Amino acid sequence: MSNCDTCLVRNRAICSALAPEELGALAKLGRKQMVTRGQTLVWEGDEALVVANVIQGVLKLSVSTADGREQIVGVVFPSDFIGRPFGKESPYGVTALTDAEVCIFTRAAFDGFAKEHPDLQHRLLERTLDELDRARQWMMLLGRKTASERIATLLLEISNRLGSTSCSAITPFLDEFDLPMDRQQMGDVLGLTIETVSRQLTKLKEADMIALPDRRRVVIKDRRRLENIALAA
Amino acid sequence: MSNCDTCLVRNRAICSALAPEELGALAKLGRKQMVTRGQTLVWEGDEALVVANVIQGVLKLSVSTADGREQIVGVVFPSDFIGRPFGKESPYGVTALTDAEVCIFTRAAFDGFAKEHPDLQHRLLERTLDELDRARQWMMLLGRKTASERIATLLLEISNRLGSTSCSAITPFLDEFDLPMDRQQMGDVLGLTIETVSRQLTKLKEADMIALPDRRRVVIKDRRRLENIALAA
DNA sequence: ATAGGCTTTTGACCTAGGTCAATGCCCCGC
DNA sequence: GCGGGGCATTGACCTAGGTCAAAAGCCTAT
Repeated sequence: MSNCDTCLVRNRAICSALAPEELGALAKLGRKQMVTRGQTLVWEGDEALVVANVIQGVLKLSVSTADGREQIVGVVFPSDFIGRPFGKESPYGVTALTDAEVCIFTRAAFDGFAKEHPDLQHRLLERTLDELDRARQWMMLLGRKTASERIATLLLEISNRLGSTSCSAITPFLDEFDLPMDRQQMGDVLGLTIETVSRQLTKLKEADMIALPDRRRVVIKDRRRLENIALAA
Repeated sequence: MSNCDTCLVRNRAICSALAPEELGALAKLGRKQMVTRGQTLVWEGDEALVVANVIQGVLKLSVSTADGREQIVGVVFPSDFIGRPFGKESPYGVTALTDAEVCIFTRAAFDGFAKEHPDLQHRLLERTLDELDRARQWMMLLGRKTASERIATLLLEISNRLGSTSCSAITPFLDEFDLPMDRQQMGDVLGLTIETVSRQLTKLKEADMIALPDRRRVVIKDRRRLENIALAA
């Protein structure tokens, strides 16, 4: 892997825990890799041989039943960490939702390096705790929220995640953005069917809370009202 | 806190990462505490001032909406770790499902100690990664499984968790046990109503896969068949 | 033993969201 | 500009699970 200095996520990925010379050592172990939309990086149930940092793009973590039902159990944005360090097979698959760029390591090499660098492990722990909190919030959504509450929550979540990812550190969130997934995938994140997703989106559009200029684009026109729905109050 | 040597979870809690003298130092920071069923240790949304190890008993982590819907987002067994180290308010409440005993620390004291002990942090990281995997499996359940699949999964999960907790290291899981929760709480874990839980349990009983000698007790009579349902195959 | 207050079960009915089937829309290559 | 292959939307209908209400168990205290 070449130059961490110019890395887009240098200051936000777990690498930010490292001093320049340590960073150099880690860099030798990894390499940048392009991933195209739809490409799978890790298969569900396989031994997890790689871990990675996301530099650009969005990926999904997903689980399927034997009879083909799918649930997306995580959506990963730039600066997020991918993978299951320290042994274990991966209980979910990792697939690119958009074209993406990742900084990839073999698990063995990464594990070894992490053991020697407590600061890195500390950052990883904080990140994992945050992921866990997010997963639990999503459990509430999947267990107890209605379809419209789910859709509102997803739109706001994506707006926030894309916002805090974007270059300008000013934006706390975006009021206009492209969805990094299609309707089927929205359904798979929300535990809904594609038809229900579509119907709820048109409802929000008709209520003038959002606009949908094209398939992918979303404009949030009334964040306040959308938040009220999302909170399930 | 007095004597870690006689602690029931000495070898399974994160403390097992520590050498005897380190353990002594940690012990000085914490104390054992009894918690009675229904008692809340941490409130949802409060700053998380304590962390703890569970010694005996079972506790729930739960999230509620403004209008009173509740979702249980985690169930914690002996040797499990409770709390949100390193800042942040707790995004969920922690309440005892049964009478319990915990080994409790102020977050500040624990954080300080953890920073000095990479091995402890490593164990905590592994545990958090496991929790995250479990949470994601549960997201699949909440998003995509039917009521009977959910019930079957829960019964097997409790059987396994209680089994690996129990004294005899021989038992991989138990075929007979007391549920550490009532019907309402089962519903809150599974994203179902109390009536649906009850109906599905009687179905499993009528199909002779389980027996229910009294309110709390469960006997697994046909694990194979129950597993088939749980897998959603 | 008996009354009262629980949790749980059962029954009858309803509805949010799923299913199935068109239809529409957009993009791209010709 | 025209045709075809995907996605997305819309409509008509169905069902798993929710809701509401009533019984049935069960503990505990008297």
